[in-house]
Amino acid sequence: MPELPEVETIRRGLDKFILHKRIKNVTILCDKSFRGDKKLVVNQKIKKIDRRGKALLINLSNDMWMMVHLRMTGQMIFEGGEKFAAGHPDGGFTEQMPGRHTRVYFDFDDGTHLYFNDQRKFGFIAVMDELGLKEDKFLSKLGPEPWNMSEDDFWNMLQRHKAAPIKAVILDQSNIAGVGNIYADEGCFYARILPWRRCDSLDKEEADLLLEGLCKVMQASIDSGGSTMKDYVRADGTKGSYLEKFAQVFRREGLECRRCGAMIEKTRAAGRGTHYCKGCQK
DNA sequence: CTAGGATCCTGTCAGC
DNA sequence: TGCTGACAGGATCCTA
Repeated sequence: MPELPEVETIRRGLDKFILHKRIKNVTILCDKSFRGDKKLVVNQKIKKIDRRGKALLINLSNDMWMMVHLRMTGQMIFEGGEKFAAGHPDGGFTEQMPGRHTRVYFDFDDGTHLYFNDQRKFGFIAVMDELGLKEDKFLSKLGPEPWNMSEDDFWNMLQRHKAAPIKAVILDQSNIAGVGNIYADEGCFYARILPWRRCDSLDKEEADLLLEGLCKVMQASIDSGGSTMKDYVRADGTKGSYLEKFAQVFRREGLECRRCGAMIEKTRAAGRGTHYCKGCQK
């Protein structure tokens, strides 16, 4: 679930809570969740935290990097006086850490901790140097951040995928970075287009609106703390607000469309569960 | 080059 | 209650 806004929420949280802390120890509870040599991480300070698309990039004082990808079910949880947790929304947020789904955790020298939880083990943390980061298969193919794309860039990108369904194209990270299933559906709703339409069936106006929609829904989500962010202070399970407050179609099947009153439906498109309004998406 | 399907893994939920 | 199959918000690898 973690898409661009959720990962950006984590980035901001970590910026607040772990910047400049020194890693005292790394515990790997699941081998496949941690790639590379943990010795390169131990005793290093957190120098900088960046993000590209859905990837979190943590720079260490020895100039190594940890790339974190949460995939479907990853979460990052910081504990130490205050608590910060974001990512996949399941009960793991409130469990005692390390929990059932904790795969890797870091102890900092001030006694605080950072946990990487991941129910399905699709996510990972990878240690690499600057060159490795540059040549990383995922990162090097990654498309632009949505807000760095001009309307013409987006239009030209669509032209390269004539017959493909629009949703499949915006979900492909090499075309545009950070869009996942939630924001793909929300963006299509914003632009009033059905997600399975062929790229070459969109006119320029619809394409412009789609790019605008993707940027707007993701920005709104970042501004509200991501769709799944929990609380900063206590582990009371307070829910993030994006889905409840802003989602127009995602997980609203059977409910009324807030724009036209028709019933939101769910189907399958581009191999994914897809939510749309039959009334106002054409 | 693009497009579609299987796959990694665990958990949950609907239906019988 | 227990079993089974479908499905879950991602990305990759393989085939056509």
